[in-house]
Amino acid sequence: MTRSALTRDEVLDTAAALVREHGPAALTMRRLAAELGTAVTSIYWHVGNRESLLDALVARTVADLGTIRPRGATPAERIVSVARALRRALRERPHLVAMVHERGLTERMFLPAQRALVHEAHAAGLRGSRAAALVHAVQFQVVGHVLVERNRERAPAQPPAETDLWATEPTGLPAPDPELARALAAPVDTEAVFLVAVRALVAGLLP
Amino acid sequence: MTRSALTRDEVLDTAAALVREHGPAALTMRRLAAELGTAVTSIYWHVGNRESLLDALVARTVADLGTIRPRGATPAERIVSVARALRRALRERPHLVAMVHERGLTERMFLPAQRALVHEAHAAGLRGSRAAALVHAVQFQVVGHVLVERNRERAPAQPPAETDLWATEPTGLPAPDPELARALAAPVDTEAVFLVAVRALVAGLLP
DNA sequence: ACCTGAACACCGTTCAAGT
DNA sequence: ACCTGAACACCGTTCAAGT
Repeated sequence: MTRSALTRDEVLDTAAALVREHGPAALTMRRLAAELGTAVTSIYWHVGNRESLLDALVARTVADLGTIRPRGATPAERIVSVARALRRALRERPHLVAMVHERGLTERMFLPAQRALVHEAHAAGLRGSRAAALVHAVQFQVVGHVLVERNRERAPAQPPAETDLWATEPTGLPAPDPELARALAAPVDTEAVFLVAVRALVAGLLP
Repeated sequence: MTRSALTRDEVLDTAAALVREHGPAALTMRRLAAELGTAVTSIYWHVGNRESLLDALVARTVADLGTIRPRGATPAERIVSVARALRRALRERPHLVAMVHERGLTERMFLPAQRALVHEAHAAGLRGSRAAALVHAVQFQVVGHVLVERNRERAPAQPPAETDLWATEPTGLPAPDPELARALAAPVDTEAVFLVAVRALVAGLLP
């Protein structure tokens, strides 16, 4: 039994599935060929080479992040809702987002959300460069936060643990209050940090 | 003429130089061996394997980021100065910082700066979980910003350019003012975005 | 137009053998 | 204790040859 004709879309689908299920390292040309049931070299006819294949996958991911719909009564709430929606969308595609990041296209991916932010900044009464500043600040904030967050999740157990570091004081600094020490030693609630930061940023930049 | 005995430090030095000058992709065991003038397999005796070698390089980078000295009259100024100093330190080691990030140790690298931030938050009158919130928010902000910034610098020319996207309006959204459109189309002054965001964040979280 | 296998120049790693 | 070359199982890519 011979397989039906290979198509570029089929190659991309299978490659995306491979990345989603086994991570980017599993996406080798030989493994992809095995998965497709074709010779390795057939893939080259359809997608050029590995580099172009990754480019195409990344372009797909960017396209997948559809329009962001702001929710809430006030402009501040609506801006925060855009930030939260974007964070969630990014977190649902960890491997692919990492690939987008590696290829320097993180900002391109952010464009639909940027449109929504422009709209809200305008509605809030911000004009010109002050509006642009808000848009860029939120953009950097959200993307940066997601990158840091992903980083934390992959982090190995890190000796010395933060707990130890804050239990023994370095010379020259006054001991922080016990509650602060406890708060710093506990695992970080990244969602809470995200909300606190976005709200403070928006409050600081809206008129 | 035979070379002097190989040491672990010599391996790490040469590996670091390779990464600094030619990027992480240039760090292969075979090339490293050629650079050192030894057999490939000798390296394994000193550093175990490639993974451990990268771990050691990353640990070095983390150690290199020494103590951060806050400057300025008010707590807000001093916190902002810590953020700026950290951003500069990270930007001076782009390849190695990327490796730290890939290995999930970005936060570990941030620890000296975190101590300084705790000190300043305390001096500003923040206590307990509110102080911890400020520290974490600034930490995520700075690291995230640097990651996004690095990403921008590597970004290829991205058709469609932002200029085109903001020139033609999508249906349903009111046209933003011309100055805003110009500000969004122009290349982003990332340093300015950084300062605006950090200042707004700190202002929003200090008492 | 599409697919193939053979071949090339690379990888990281293991291991038995040397000194 | 330290170093070596040979060998293994992988890579991505090219290319002449098939249909």
